[in-house]
Amino acid sequence: MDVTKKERDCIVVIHENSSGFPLRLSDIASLMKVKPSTAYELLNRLLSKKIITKEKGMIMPTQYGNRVYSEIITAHRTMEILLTKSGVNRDIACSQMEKIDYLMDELSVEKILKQIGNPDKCPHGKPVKPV
Amino acid sequence: MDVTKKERDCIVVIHENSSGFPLRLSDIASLMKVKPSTAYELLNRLLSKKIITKEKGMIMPTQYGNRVYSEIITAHRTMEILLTKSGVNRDIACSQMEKIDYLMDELSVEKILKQIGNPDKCPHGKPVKPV
DNA sequence: CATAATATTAGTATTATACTAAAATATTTA
DNA sequence: TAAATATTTTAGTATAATACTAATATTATG
Repeated sequence: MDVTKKERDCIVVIHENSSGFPLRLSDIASLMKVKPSTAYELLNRLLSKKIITKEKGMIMPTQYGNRVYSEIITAHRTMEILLTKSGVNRDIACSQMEKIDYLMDELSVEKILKQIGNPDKCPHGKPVKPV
Repeated sequence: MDVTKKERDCIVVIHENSSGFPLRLSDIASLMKVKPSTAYELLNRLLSKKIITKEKGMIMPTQYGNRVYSEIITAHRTMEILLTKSGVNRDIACSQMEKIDYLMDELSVEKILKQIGNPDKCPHGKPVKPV
């Protein structure tokens, strides 16, 4: 897994907005607040990294993409728990983690998670291990 | 404080190698394993951000540069402690933190530091709060 | 001063990001 | 289905960060 910040944001946006029907480029462009041509480029990078697939304009994460998403989110939420346990406000912890979650090693995250007792939920009540 | 990864590395290299006499561009270039022209560019960015000064070829951190360095290192070592406490190997924790220390909020770091009992030393025995 | 070492400038390249504008495709609706 | 509308793709441009080579300028040192 090796993604840039924008790729990370895009992966998260795709996952957090595909409840029901899949997204298309134009949806992603507006969710990410960029022009379609910018979204096109970004999605192309995700396509070539095999994180998403595109079929008839419908964008969906691949299995690998789901793993990448899960890894990012687990890092995000694990560290959020850690920060809030230290007294950091949960929303500050969240915005803080958005900047770094995608850069963390899976193994270190797993160890921290274990050390803090394998909680299932982040401070916002979302699952540390999403599907 | 807003630095890139290479700027961060350069700041750290400068601080960790200025015992005694100050460094010059060529020293930094070889320490960072880049060509002088690349180092020149990088140092120019640090100059314009007022993180370093250059006098007669001698490169030295400004007071602000020292603060930036300190902030990075405190984040680095605080998180190293946190990770090793969770069972992460200290060298893995170190290389992990090199990727993200410069992106962390000072405030969150301070809170974590307090929560873990304000230790003075990182797992390698170096001060959490450098000069 | 001449040579050697250093630093600077100029020019090129790549990657990530993002835009405008035009062209090509698809979709919807009258 | 044809026309209108929406969406996607392509092309071209731009910027910032990174990094290179090669040439030039500057500074030290013998």
